[in-house]
Amino acid sequence: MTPATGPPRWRTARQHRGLHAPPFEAIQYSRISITISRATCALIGGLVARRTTVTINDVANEAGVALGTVSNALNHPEKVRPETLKRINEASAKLGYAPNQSARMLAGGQNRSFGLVLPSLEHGISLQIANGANAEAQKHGYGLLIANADNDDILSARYLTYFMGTQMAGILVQPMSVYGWKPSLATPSVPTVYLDFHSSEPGYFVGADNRAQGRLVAQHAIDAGARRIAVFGKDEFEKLGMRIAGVRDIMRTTTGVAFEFIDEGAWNLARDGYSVGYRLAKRPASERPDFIIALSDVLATGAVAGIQAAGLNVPGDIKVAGSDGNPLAWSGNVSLTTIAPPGYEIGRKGVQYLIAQIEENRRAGNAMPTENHQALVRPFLLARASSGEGNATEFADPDLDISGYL
Amino acid sequence: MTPATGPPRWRTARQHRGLHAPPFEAIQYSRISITISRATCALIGGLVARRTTVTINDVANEAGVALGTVSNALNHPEKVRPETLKRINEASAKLGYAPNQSARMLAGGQNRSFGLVLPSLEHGISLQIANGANAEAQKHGYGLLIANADNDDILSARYLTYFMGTQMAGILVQPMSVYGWKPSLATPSVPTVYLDFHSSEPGYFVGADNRAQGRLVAQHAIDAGARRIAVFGKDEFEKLGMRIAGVRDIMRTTTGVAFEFIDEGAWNLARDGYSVGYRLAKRPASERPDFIIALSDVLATGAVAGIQAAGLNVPGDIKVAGSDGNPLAWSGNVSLTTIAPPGYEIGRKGVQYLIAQIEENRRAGNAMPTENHQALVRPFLLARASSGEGNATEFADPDLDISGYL
DNA sequence: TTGAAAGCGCTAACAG
DNA sequence: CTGTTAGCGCTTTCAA
Repeated sequence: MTPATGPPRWRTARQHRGLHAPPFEAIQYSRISITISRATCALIGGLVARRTTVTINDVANEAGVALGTVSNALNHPEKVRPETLKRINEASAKLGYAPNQSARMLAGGQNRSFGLVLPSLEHGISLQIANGANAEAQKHGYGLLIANADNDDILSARYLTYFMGTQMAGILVQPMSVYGWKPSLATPSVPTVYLDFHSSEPGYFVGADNRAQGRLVAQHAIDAGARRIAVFGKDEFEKLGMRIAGVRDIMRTTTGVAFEFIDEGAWNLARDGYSVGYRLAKRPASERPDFIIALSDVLATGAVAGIQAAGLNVPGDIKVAGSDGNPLAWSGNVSLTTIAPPGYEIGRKGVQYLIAQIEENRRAGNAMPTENHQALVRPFLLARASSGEGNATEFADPDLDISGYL
Repeated sequence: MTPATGPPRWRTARQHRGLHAPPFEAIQYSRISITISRATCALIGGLVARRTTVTINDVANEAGVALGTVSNALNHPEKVRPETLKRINEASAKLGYAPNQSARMLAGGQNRSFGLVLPSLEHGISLQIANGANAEAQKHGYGLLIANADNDDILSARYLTYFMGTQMAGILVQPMSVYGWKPSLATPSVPTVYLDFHSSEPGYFVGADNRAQGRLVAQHAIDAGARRIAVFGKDEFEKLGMRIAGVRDIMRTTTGVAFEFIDEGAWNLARDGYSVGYRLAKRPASERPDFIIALSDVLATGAVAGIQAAGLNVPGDIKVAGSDGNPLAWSGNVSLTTIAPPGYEIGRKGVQYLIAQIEENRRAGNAMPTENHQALVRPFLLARASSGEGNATEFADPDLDISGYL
């Protein structure tokens, strides 16, 4: 990331002798390297095995073929006879050859990898994005390198620049905030897609459809027979605000159902959900909601505990639903109705957008995007015990295989 | 990852005209580029902004300085006058310059990034490693690029080769299995550390001290007053086996406490823990254990639910402890005594090993490791409600801030 | 297939 | 500071 300092890691013969060695010595060196590769040289050079750089030349010598043939074996194997290919493969395995990616890129190769810059690896959504992007990239034969910008705008920009500098085939970013999206990045030298982000500027953006999430949960509440619905969570957070808007969409087209909006409880502390749940449950039965929509799963989990602490039953007395499919919030003893986590789909869609741009560029030349492309990932409801679906076992999801998380 | 095919992404004037254009044209092009940079050229070239490559030369022209000065600004800013630096920074910001990392590396620069290859981003331990490594790398001014090999040995090897090919300053790998560790990688051309892995071969390895984890939990059980301790989990998994060995270490030095080992329950399914917990709780009081050590947290969570289902109280009738600090297993209604997750420390220690190797190489030349370095990360006990510590509230950890996971 | 050669963008060296 | 230059390891091209 940071500018290079100090001596280069790998010193070649030329470098050992200083840059401006007379041509004669250079020739002499290259003659030696024809018969004894530098790698071999190093192996017989002393007791301590020195780390050396194995080049395409070393492999060619070892396999007894021309440099260009090794290059072809690497890049156009169909142009090389199978037996030659075999010899080359053996030689590179023997020497432990790792093609210098820098040189390949510089010489005009294609980088078949995408870069993904995330603000954190501790947010559920970021992890989902990473996994979705990984799956989709792999499916199309691309690699994916992930950078964790650690909630730091400057670091994020540095990784972005770094990825551009490595000629990534494409870049995905989850901006920290609106401010994390620099318009300057709207003209990148590489196809770029912004994830978990909404914009009407030219470019490619993929976001969760928080409003649809709200609509889905509200419709589910009504379908579950709710007559008094309490919706809670702080309106000031954009995502939560959109979810509220979705709930209101449903409210407007529904009669005979009372809605109550409680603008409190932050969004991220289970205990806030707990106190709201407890308070609502302690109301007289006539004023008590029969369905609570928590605008985040963390709040919902707390609410379930609060309701139980107040002596009521979930879903018997009050049904509860979360809204954002946060698997880490499954800590109550009733499985939680919520929205399937959208991050995975966002990651997948992001890679699809990248590939679309790459193909478009191949067809029509490398052009900057002039239009806005905003994808919204369609949410799905996960109906579970807390809203009366399935069995309200006291041990949530006993069959859930979370081996992956061990 | 895959060999380059197809045309290069960025076509320069030379490439547009074919490789072997007469020198005259090449000179002509380079004359143009002195007055009008390629980037600028592109901006005025038409209605559609073409993606172009901004080079160090473009920046030098824009800033009105020499090429070498821009390079110095990048690599040895102390050698450049502040005002010149400012002009250069403005110019590169204006043009959106991203130094070609391939060229920098090829020309002998240092890569200040580490590569980390993980088998998954869904395992708690891998995430902890990623976060620990990231924190430590950042602290020392290094970047970290993470690759998810998706439980695929071949993919893992490809990422490893890729990282070596990009001249990473160092590489961290969490091998999938013993088989994921190729001895060939014991002679890498780049400092390498194996994480969550044990070996006595030459090289650098960092692992969790599963045996110490077992000792800690067993000692805690005894300190908590246990007289009959049941230990369960399948012995066939190496990690679990080491934890059992740790428990036996304590058993050997303890008198008056009965130990019972139940070799069943896999390791990753809460329902297995559930059935073992249920069965033990249904025993007559005289044969019932008063402390259950589950060899994984997933099992422990299930066991708590099973004990409760059998009508007993945790920790009142039976105390329970897990052994591997898996935050995703906190799904019971009693907070779980366990071991602090070791992954974070493993990641940190891995980066420290990398930096140690780099400094050693700087001092003594690049040598292969000839000795075995096996670090074991010291475990910590998290004593909580399930073993009688703290308050056995019915809502576990109400203060737990899991905002990060939203 | 071979051998030779140009050039990717940069760093580091050198003589002004 | 400038301007120039060699060379990093590779890909691609071309003529043999």
